[in-house]
Amino acid sequence: MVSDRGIGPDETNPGLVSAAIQAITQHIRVEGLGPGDLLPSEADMTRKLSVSRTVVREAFRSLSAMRLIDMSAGRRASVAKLDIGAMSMVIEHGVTTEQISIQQVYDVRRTIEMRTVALAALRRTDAEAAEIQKCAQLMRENYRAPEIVMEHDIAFHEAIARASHNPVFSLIINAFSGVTRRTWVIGWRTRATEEEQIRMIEGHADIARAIVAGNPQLAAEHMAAHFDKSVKALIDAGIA
Amino acid sequence: MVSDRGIGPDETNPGLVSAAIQAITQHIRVEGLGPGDLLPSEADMTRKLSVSRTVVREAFRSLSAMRLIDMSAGRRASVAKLDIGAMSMVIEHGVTTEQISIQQVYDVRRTIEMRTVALAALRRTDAEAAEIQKCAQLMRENYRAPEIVMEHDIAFHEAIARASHNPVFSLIINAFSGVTRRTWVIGWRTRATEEEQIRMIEGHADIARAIVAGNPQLAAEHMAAHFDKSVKALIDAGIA
DNA sequence: TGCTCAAAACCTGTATGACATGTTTTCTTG
DNA sequence: CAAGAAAACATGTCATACAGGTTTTGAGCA
Repeated sequence: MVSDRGIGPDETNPGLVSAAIQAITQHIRVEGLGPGDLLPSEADMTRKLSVSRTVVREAFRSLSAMRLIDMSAGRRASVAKLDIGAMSMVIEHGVTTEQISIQQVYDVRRTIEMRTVALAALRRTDAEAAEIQKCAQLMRENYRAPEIVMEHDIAFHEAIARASHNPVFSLIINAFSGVTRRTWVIGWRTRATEEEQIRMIEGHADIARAIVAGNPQLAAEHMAAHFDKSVKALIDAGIA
Repeated sequence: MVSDRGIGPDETNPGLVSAAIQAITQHIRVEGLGPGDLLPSEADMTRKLSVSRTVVREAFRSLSAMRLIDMSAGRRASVAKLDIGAMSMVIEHGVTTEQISIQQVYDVRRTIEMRTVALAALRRTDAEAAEIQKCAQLMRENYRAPEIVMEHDIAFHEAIARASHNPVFSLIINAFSGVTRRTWVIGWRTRATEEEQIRMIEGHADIARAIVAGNPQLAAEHMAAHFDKSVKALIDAGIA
């Protein structure tokens, strides 16, 4: 279903540009570069690969689009810090081209967040716990302004992922944020009564409390309940 | 930790190229294009955006590098089918630049695969069940050739993800395959005795049987046991 | 009319040169 | 030795050219 061709991530895809991309990523690997370290200039690469600057530029630009490297005028490109970059674009592409359904995204989120919330309960620092609680609190305080609630909702889940202390979870959850931002309001609207909306916000507070209390089991249960309700809301709204 | 800037996936990142990328993705969205549908030619885009072909080309090329579009000489670019594309590059970048540890990858895989295996047990078609069993069988038959065992191992997990019938899971699991390919042999080597290696292969057979039997609970248990052993092997090998 | 096939039109892949503008290094000067 | 100007270097964008692949057109023929 995915990746029917038997090719790896940086396979030899005919074309000089692909070769240049591979050469750059290999340079990073071989030289053991880390975030912030400088890459060769376009001119250097042009000479090393014996191709035109056009080709080298397209390679650099592609890596920049994926946020694997940082580029800015006048200075050489550098290795980038981990960033959702390409990941969120892949997800959004899948959703907008109807190759991925919203429900499928929610299933993945549920799976992952059941874990991040448990890890967060075990590993969170006090500062992280405070931040998570603050997000829940801000949702409560702004419950009449859906857009603001949404942003704090998203921030809430991202903060939990961060508190799991596993950047891969953060990466994935953050990659979903764009999609969430486009569908969140649908779920909100199906919660017809104000009471129901408040209950949804309190669900977040429950999660936050469990994390603060360092109770992974309870946190996971509240998270599961939260997702079950969210998915139900989407189904009620007729989202496939 | 991830995405410290408050920017979305296709944010207004100064530069004409970013604008062009946004214009193209927006075109896909607005026109409701699906996989295979043709995009405007570079010349069209050049006129529409009033920028040079250089800029438009770098935009197309960037999307192509992320595998959101397909390009080939002579024909216009088209919307691509879902592909790990960029996703695996992000993961590999994170690992090679030491922003992600192997253990963190395994934790994510464990989390996700506990779910995919349960879904597979519930949703697999007979053909999918057969394929999964075949992978396990091929591991057994080739147990003296580590590289071959590895490829069938990876194919095994990918087949399970496919059988979950959620392309997002497939996407993520496939994105990890590259990293797995680079570390698998380490885990294998720590399984000193032949008996231990056979036990590892039999673990896969157990998982396959549970899927065939349509028992999600049992399948998840076997998968958990498998990952626990794998992680232990990596730790014994001194992988951070 | 309908079919074949070659020419034309269109498209992407790559190269080259030019210039604006931003950044770093160097060197002069006080 | 410090400050600032100049030079060197880097990327950002544009224009043009041509090779080679793909689609469309259309002429000629059955």
